[in-house]
Amino acid sequence: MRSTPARERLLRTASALFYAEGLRSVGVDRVVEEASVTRATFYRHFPGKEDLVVAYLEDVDRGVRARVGEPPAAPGGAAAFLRRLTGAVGEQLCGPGFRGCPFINAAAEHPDPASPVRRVVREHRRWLGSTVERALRAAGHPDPPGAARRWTALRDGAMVAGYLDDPAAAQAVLEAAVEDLLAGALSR
Amino acid sequence: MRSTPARERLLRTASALFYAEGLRSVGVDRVVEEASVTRATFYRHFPGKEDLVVAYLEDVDRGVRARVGEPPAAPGGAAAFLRRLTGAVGEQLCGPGFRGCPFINAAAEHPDPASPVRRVVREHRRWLGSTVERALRAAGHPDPPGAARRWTALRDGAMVAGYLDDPAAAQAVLEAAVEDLLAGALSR
DNA sequence: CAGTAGGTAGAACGTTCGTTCTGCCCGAGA
DNA sequence: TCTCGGGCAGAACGAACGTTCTACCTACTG
Repeated sequence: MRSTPARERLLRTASALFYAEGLRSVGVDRVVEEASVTRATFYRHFPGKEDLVVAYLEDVDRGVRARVGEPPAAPGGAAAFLRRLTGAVGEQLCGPGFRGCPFINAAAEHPDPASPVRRVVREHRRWLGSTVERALRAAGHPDPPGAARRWTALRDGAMVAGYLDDPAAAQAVLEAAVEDLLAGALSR
Repeated sequence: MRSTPARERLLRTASALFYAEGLRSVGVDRVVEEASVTRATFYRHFPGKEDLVVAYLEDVDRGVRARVGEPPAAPGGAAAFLRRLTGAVGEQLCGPGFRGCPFINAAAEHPDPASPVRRVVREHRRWLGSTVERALRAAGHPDPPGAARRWTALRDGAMVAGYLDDPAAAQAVLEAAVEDLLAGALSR
């Protein structure tokens, strides 16, 4: 009952619509119609619209975690891991249809920190931050927690600038700034 | 006809609601009721809801521009200007009811770059970026455009982290990172 | 004194929202 | 063979959305 063609179609089209147009802008009717599924089928798989939103974010979260993986323990490998991660973010900015970070955008529409949506956002950000921190520690950086926060700030800033300003410039700035950040791992 | 008590009340309550709860979440009825104004009065002052949203953002933009002012021409003054600006952002993060950058949040709900809302967002960001760039140039930084983009990335990242993560930590990271950025103005 | 702009009060418009319901069809497992 | 869950079709719900309307009152101002 977990996964079925109709549910998969629902989640895929909802993901595309939610990301491209916003959470509140996209109605159930719209999703149902574009997924070629009836309302009854939708409510058979999801208790309500919010659960679809949560499923969308969890799906993105799952995808990112799978793509990023675990940071290696070797110092050189950990540094390469961070460069690869940063490079992937930079490329994402320049991709077609980029509209910023799904989690940041979702949070903008959900003020209540206790809402299920914000919970997913929080968990995703916590995972990302701790992963980067672990990588920085493995790379031998003198201040892993501080540098991880700095990396996150640069990443979030790049996500925003990639959406609202110039993607290519945001990519260049991100990579240069992270390179400076990683220089701290060698010195000292 | 430009400014009147009712219009002022409308704009003030709308601003508070829009920022705290999001643009699409807040309906006209809600604004009208909490401003103690009738719907007829609202539509006498604003052609539609979107115009109220634009007025809200333009009001924030006006306030920020007035508070920030113009960067001084003297190198020392320009550096102090940037420190003061960064400090103000950092304090904003820790203020009660902080819910991120109004412009970033507004853009999350408005995908169409041609929309009036996105126009205001674009103009605000352009002004902020060019102001910081001018200050960096006055401060004698070797790469004003690049450093301005870096500052903006850090500022946006701090805005996001101040909303979604730890405000105090975001403030500390922002100020430390900007201090490093300004160190480039002295060297070389 | 008349005209006009801003305000209040309240009903009403058509749409869209998220959600629920009644039926009917089909294919796979007991 | 039967049953039962997944899917389809379509109507319907109440609520909220943004918007428009009529009617009357008040305070300037030319």
